Amino acid sequence: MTTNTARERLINAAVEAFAEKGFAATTTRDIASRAGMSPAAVYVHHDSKESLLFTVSLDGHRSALAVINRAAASSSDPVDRLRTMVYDFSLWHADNSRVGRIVQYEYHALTPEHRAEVATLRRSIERTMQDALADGVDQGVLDVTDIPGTAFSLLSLGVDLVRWFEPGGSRSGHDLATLHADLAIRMTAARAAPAQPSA
Amino acid sequence: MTTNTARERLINAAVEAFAEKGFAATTTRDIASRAGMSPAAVYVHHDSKESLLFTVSLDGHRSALAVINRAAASSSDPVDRLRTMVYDFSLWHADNSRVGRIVQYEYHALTPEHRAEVATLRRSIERTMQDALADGVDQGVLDVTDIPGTAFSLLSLGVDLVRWFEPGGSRSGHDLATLHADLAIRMTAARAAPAQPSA
DNA sequence: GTCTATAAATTGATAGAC
DNA sequence: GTCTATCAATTTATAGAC
Repeated sequence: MTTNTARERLINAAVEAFAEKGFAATTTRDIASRAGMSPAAVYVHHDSKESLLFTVSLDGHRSALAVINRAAASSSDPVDRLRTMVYDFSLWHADNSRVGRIVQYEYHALTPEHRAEVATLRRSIERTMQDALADGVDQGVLDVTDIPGTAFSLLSLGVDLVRWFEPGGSRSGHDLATLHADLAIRMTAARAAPAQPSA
Repeated sequence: MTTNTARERLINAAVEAFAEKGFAATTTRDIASRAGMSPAAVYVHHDSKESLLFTVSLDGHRSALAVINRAAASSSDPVDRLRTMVYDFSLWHADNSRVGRIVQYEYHALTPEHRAEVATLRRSIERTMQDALADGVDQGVLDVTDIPGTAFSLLSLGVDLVRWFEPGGSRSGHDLATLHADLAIRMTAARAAPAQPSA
């Protein structure tokens, strides 16, 4: 049984509303109504509309970071590792498209302090992807000239899913994540023989 | 000399404000103030805040569609053509990142009628990219299994630029567009010899 | 912890003078 | 075509009863 406290019901309602209409267009009345409560009840459990956004955004960032960190540790082979990282990151955005939309599109609606806090998590995600590419280049199995740019591009595939992905649509998250992982390998794999004993 | 009518000044002010704060968080007072006019002056030149958004969004969609259509007609070689399409589409998003942000992120803020009107332009962009991939596959120089998914992924590279790109930043639009075009070729090019006389 | 009621500020849009 | 002034509705958030 999920406990489902009033606080959690409000967070779930906020996720729905923010993802559907955006933070600025969402009213606290709307959130309260979706949670089956009066407008005043929101403020018993949360300080403000923005603090509700911060709760959702911070948790979402942590979740995405955990997924990509776990994938980065899943294999010692750089190609397998990269495939898993891109697959898992894209799948996370498909499986969590509403939270993902809030994470990616409502970043600017956070207070400067809260924005700075999630910014460190964002940089950590980017660094994890860059490190994975750099390691593959060092081992001679990946061919990537522009590591920061390519890392960003690989992440973009997953991030951009939240702009249009709807659960129950014509394409599954698994299909899209598999496609992205395949494209990622084609984008980065070394062409020639990966392990040649001598020059 | 740019004519710069009051109507145009208001549109430029709206582009700045919508891109910076989002449509819902932008007030008509903010737009008027950026254009150096009183709040009431907005309604002499535009029907509503939403009609201002529609003007910006429709023009932006038309511009992006024109760019990719022109690129699609630039060469008869599928590889050159694809390179140009991805380069131009990404460069457009870098060079027009504020309008691009409004095009991509404020779609849901349009009225249903206005949304339907720009939706046809969006579909046209996607179809142009899909057709280019299909033609390359037919000619045996591109190897693409999932044409709709790959087309979307190629467009995502450009679209996702508007989420973070700032003019004057550390990377130029040309650099990013070149990177995206290179990645696009690696994602789609046939591996083996493209023109073999016999099996 | 929930509610009703409401404060205090801000919003999109309009009226009417010049 | 621009302004000042303002309307009417809506907003976030709070007060106080239960």
